[in-house]
Amino acid sequence: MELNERKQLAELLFPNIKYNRDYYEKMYPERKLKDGAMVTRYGPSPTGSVHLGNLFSAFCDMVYARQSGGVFFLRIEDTDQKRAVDGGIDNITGVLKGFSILPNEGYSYGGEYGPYLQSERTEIYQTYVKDLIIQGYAYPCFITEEEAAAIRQEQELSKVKIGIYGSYAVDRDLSLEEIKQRLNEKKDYVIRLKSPGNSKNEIEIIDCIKGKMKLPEYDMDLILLKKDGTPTYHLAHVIDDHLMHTTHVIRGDEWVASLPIHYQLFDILGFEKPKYAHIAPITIKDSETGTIRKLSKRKDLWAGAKYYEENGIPIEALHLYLATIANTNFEEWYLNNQDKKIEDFHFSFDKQAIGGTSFDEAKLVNICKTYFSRKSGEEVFDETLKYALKFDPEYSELLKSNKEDMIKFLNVEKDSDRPRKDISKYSDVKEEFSYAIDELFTKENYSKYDGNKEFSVSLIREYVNNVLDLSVSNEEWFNGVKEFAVKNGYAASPKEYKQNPSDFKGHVGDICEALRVMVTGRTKSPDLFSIVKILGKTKVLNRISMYENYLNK
RNA sequence: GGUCUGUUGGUGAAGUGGCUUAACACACCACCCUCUCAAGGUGGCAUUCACGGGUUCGAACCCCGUACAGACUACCA
Repeated sequence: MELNERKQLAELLFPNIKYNRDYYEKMYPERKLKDGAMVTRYGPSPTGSVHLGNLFSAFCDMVYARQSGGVFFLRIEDTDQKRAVDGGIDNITGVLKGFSILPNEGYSYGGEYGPYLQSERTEIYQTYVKDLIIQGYAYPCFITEEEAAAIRQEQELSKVKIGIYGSYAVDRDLSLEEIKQRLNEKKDYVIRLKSPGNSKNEIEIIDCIKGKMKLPEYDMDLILLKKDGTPTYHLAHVIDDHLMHTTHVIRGDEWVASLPIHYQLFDILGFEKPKYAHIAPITIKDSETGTIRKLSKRKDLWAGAKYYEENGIPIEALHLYLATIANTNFEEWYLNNQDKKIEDFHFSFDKQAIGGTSFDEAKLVNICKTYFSRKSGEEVFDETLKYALKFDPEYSELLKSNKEDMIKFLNVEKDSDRPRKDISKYSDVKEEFSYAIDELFTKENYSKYDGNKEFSVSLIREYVNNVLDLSVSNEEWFNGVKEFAVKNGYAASPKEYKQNPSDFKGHVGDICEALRVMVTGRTKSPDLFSIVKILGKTKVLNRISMYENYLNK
């Protein structure tokens, strides 16, 4: 087809496209950013579901843009209406906000390079495709979906590469007359790329994370525009990331196989290519099959973004975990720089895992525990209250009315250089500090006691009434317990007891254990004297009576 | 089937030709500290880096083959 025929064809196919590509090139000028600033983007499809992998990818986008003084924008890739789910887009923006993964431009954030909804950019894509038709790089193809499926089947049988290319691309060289005729018959058509590639050629690709790769050149007549005039992902990606001046395309590595397509598209359209960074998926070893697979929202509790919110996993702790899997040297850095923040760490692509990153639940839990151990009682209280207001309103009321004491409980053993690590999520607080709030402490708590000893109520009552002094130091307190123990025929230390067990009724630890069980309902607790001090004598005596009732029930 | 990519202890992994008798963290076990637990301390936990061959004075690191695993191979993204 001659140039003037191609021009006719372009007008025939796109009568409503008024502008040419220069119009858009001028509309979206180069960004004015400092050298080395990265422009990244997160491009979810509007299904609305967000899982850990999405969060991870968006987290990487944010972190690289932020540390380079660049831009991280949000673009909704909704070119396929079949994937749209009601409220899906709002859910995505909501989840991102909820997890403090904040774009500084894009859908719902505004910016100069919009619209950031691909469904609103159809004219832009068509403008470029129209130009491609004029240049002879694209053509209308009338092969129906059924016909394509048949071709595919035939190719499978004859073990030949699957797709529309070479002799299978029957509409490639249709004359203008033939096309007009089919158009008059109102036949459906798609716009395909007239691929100039040859799969025998190799192209070298340098991925920021995976390094050098050699892939065969793309030689298929890819669909650019679907029959509804809407672009495929490939076309939309290339045009958008060019116009929006993305410098680094960070995306899941399921896309590496499409890289030759994208390279070819960039070349044909005369665009400068961005750099690519393909991140490995977060995987997990399937407990049933033993194989490694991507996280699945249906099978893995931890996969869905909701899980973290509902269970009260702190956002910052999740960020720490994502940073840990993003850069393999982050964990050690953080351990040695405990006073620093994630923002202080320099992320780099070559410290990013090439293969799959396995999800390590135990590690996440540990990171969370460390996070909590470094927070003050006040901070833990505030955050827990915020969580409870949303997921446990009843508990939130109790927290509010017990604020002062609760903070004291949360602060027990905080001032030491080895703070406790017994909470890994906000929802743990209620259970872990079950003894802290009087309204929640009933004699039922004793049924959770995991030992089988029965303690002497009168002995402990005597101790509390006659010996316990809340004004002394921890050391003096313990000495007092020892004295009381000895006076009542108990050994002053477990060691002493072990040497001659028959000489004693037990040892000082047994007295403590009895008091601990009566006061907290369990055999394990943070520092006992601290707890007793916060409760005060009256409440302690109350609990002793409660225990007595429990025994006599 | 084809094309790419990966494979290091119980787990996440460091490691890119000699400082590796394989880091670090988590988990686990033992002991210590100790009124319980948590925390902390000390030690243990891969004689070996999927397997086979090659290059090299020297290989977990480079090359080839095999096995296994993953991704892609849509008018989905």
